[in-house]
Amino acid sequence: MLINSLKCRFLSDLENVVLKNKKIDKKIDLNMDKIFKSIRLEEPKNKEFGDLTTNAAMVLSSQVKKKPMELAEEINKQILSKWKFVESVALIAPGFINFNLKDKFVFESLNKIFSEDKCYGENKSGAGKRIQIEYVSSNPTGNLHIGHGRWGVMGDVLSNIYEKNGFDVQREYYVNDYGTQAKIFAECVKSLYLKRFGIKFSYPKDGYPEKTVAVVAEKIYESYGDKFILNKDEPATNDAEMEKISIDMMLSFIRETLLSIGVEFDNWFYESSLYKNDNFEKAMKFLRENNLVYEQEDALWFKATSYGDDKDRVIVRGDGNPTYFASDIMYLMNKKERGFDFLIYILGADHHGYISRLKAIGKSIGMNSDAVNIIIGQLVRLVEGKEVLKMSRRKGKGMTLDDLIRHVGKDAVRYFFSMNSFDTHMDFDLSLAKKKSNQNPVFYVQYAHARIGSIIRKLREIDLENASEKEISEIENSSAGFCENFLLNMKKYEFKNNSERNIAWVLSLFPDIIYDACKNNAPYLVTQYLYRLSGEFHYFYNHNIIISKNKVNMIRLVLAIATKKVLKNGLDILGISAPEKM
RNA sequence: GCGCUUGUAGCUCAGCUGGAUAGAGCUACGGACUUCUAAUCCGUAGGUCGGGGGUUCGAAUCCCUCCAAGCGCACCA
Repeated sequence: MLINSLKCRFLSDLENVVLKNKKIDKKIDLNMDKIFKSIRLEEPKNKEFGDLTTNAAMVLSSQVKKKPMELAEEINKQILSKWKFVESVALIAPGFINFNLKDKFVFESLNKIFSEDKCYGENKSGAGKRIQIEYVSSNPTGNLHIGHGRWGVMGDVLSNIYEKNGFDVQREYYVNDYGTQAKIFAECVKSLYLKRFGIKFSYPKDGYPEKTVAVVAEKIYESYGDKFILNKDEPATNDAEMEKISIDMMLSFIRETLLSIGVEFDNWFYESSLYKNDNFEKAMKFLRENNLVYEQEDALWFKATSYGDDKDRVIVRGDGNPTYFASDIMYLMNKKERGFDFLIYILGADHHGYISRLKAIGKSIGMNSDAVNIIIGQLVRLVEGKEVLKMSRRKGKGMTLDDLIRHVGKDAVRYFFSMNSFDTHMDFDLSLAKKKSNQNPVFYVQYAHARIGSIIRKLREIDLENASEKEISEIENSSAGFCENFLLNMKKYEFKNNSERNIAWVLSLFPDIIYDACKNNAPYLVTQYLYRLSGEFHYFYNHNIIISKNKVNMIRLVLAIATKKVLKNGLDILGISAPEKM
């Protein structure tokens, strides 16, 4: 990591300077944590200010009782001027410290792209930590709609990012196959299934859209024939078996849809498994023994308010049936038993009421307060022109995720859903959906990758005067020999202009991006970065000739290949293909 | 009524753990292919950062208030 490690170094150096000041004036009372938190070392918004900038002098001035500019001088003198890789420093009123890094330093950072190759960008900050990310978890009573696609993609990409940061990640889908909704769904299937045999059985009034159910019923008929018919004269089936098969069938459709955009899970956790054997009784016993529940009006209540929730919650109804909240409790207890260091739930904004109750459960069963992390993603709104379309699964309205994938393809779907932060209320314009396939910035990024592929192909076609095919292959494949000699050959590879240096600079930031994306649960940072890198490359490509006649400009070729590698690594994280040709 | 999220260019969005002249893309207009892919590049235009107050060296960013949008407030799942 470039910026993040420089920042660490800067802060530790800074501590010495500050402490020195403290020795001079003992009255100074410093809150170092607070200071360090608000000190930034980052790229300035405006590139003209240099490679990096820090607000340290301004942050410190009020604490140390010195003028910012004086502090800036001091910081420059005691820290930056001692850093050998700093090229120049500028102190700007009211106290900005801007500095540039030496070309050599920037160039050296490229070495990692080749030596680490497919691992470039990774770090070990999460080593030894097991986390679980749960996402989508859509009820298996209907097709996924567009919104689910967002969580599928975001969850998948976020999982990839955590893995790149060294975490051991489990991806989990929670299947609500227990309770009323599953039963209603099964009833619907049953009705249509029986109809297939000419047996009348009324379709539930508040049932699911027939269009969806019919597909499931038909598939069951195809696969099992009359297996579930108990008696042809009466509308009877083996209900329990039927329910299980119906849910599984629907789930297999969901799985297929997700698979078609590369979203896979390590574990499909069935809600019904929570009620197997005497799990439920054990859980209730645990709650009673720990004084977490009380009885009132025949129902069993969980003392959620004692742990930060707005109200207490019923977990066992008056009729003796458990509520959904009982499942939530048992599910979290189960997750705890599985021994994760922390959990992430990705939930749609329509579930934001869950935050306090899930945290309350976590607290009540003795989990660390930061072990249960809930990411709330704002909903996708489907619009057509100015009209807002309602996406209601219960009514079978709106565009399904399958439709969308068919329209724009896997890559565009993944790019589109990973380009915004969780907090963005996305408007998805249906009439733009098709256009998106041409306008989607995913092609901009992929095109950069393909262009470089084309350069390499070109090199193989011509007789090069100043490089052998073997040499080209060595660079492309990051051979051990090339990597060893990379830094020795530096003189050969001096930056000749800004665009060469800029692209090297952006390339060197990739590991920082992976780290920041993880720290902030912000997959879109990777997407944004790839767009930036592609833009930088397209500019570079248009302004620098890499191959002229029979000669290849080696530094430029190295930069191009390095770009290709980083684009590939980044696109892999997003789960988007990196084409050699377009 | 209470709560969560959001409001930035015509459109879709960055920037929000305070920093310098608020940035991209799309759209519009004007340029660049005898030279590695023009799915590209360059340029122009476009803004009272929802309104109003406050905090300070400094506010799109933090606080208060109002307005608007989405979502949620079950012995539903």
